[in-house]
Amino acid sequence: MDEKLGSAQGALIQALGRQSAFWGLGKTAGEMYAVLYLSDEPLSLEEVARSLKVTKGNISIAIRQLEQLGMVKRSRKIGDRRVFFTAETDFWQIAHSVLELRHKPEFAETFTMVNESYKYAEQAKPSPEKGIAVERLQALQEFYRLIDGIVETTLSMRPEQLKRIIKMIKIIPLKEKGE
Amino acid sequence: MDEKLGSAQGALIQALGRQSAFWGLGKTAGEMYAVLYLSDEPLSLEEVARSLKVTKGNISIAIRQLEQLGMVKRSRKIGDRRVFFTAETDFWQIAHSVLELRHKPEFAETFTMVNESYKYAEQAKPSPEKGIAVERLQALQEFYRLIDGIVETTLSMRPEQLKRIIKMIKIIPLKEKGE
DNA sequence: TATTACGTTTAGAAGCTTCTAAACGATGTA
DNA sequence: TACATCGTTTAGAAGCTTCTAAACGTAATA
Repeated sequence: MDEKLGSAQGALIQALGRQSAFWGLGKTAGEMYAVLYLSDEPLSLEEVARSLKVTKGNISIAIRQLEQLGMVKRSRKIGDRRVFFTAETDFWQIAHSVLELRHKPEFAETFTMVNESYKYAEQAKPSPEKGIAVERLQALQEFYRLIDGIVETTLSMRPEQLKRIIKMIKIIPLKEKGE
Repeated sequence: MDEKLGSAQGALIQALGRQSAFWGLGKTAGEMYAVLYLSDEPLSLEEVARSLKVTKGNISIAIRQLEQLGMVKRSRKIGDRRVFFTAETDFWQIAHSVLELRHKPEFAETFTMVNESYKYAEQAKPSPEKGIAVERLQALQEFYRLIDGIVETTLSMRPEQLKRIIKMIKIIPLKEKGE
């Protein structure tokens, strides 16, 4: 491989490995994606393993995560028993499925528990503590709904539409700061 | 403490501990915040430690994180050597500082490395591989800029303004799906 | 000054995650 | 059927994170 391309690959492996770990996907998953993302042709499991200097077993497990998130596609060549992998390049779609499959269930679970907490608080016998608890749990629920609204709305748009909206918002003076 | 309030607290501790871990803050930090969030008065370090059945040292370290993120305020009472803690209840402000202090530096670092990767790829000698690499690294850079724009714009608004925008977007038919 | 009551730091234990090496299973080929 | 070549699974090693217990530093009080 071209030396400069090798450096480019190295830098991207570092970059995406880091991001991937940050988002809770594990470093290897991001590194694998980086390798596939820069390849002009599908790579076999062993090729990926060799690029990253890790074992096949390691790749086998990590790649499943990536497939489940729609970040990697599996393909085959006729007359070849090996399995080949390709990076999904549509980041918007990836964002969709990551939020849908990883973040949404986590949020839903938490939201359920907050609701439960709220129900308990309501049943407590009157006291200043109860007052504070009920009030704050309501505020928390509302915040969750706001976040959910933002994410849902954002994902309902295509990137081009979003860019337009962002431009619009930047232009609008937003005078009403002291609401 | 009222039994129901105890249950409410337990549920919230679970909920926020979970979320906190999910966002990379560590379980204890979220649990501490939950305890403070439901309290109608500032709590001492030892009271928090007792509520969660962990050691003081543990709390001492975790609370520093929360302070740095602006999620908890420290206060004192005259004639009392103890330090008391209060939960910041403005989630919007918390979102701001968490994104600013935790996510932004991480993104900036990654973005720098992606740029570096791009520069290397440009310097490679012409080949199909190079073509793919340059093209894709550009796409990745653009995606990063989009995400950054979304976050910056979102944070530049007050929650009320955001809600209005979200409502607007939901009403607009967005016919142009096949762009 | 000695004592007490607090928060902080630190060394090490416990637990969890992630990796490797090797066995295993399955599938295509002679 | 026997063999070779893959991907997958698994038991255990290594490394990292997070917790505890205890020592330590500090500031107020007598």
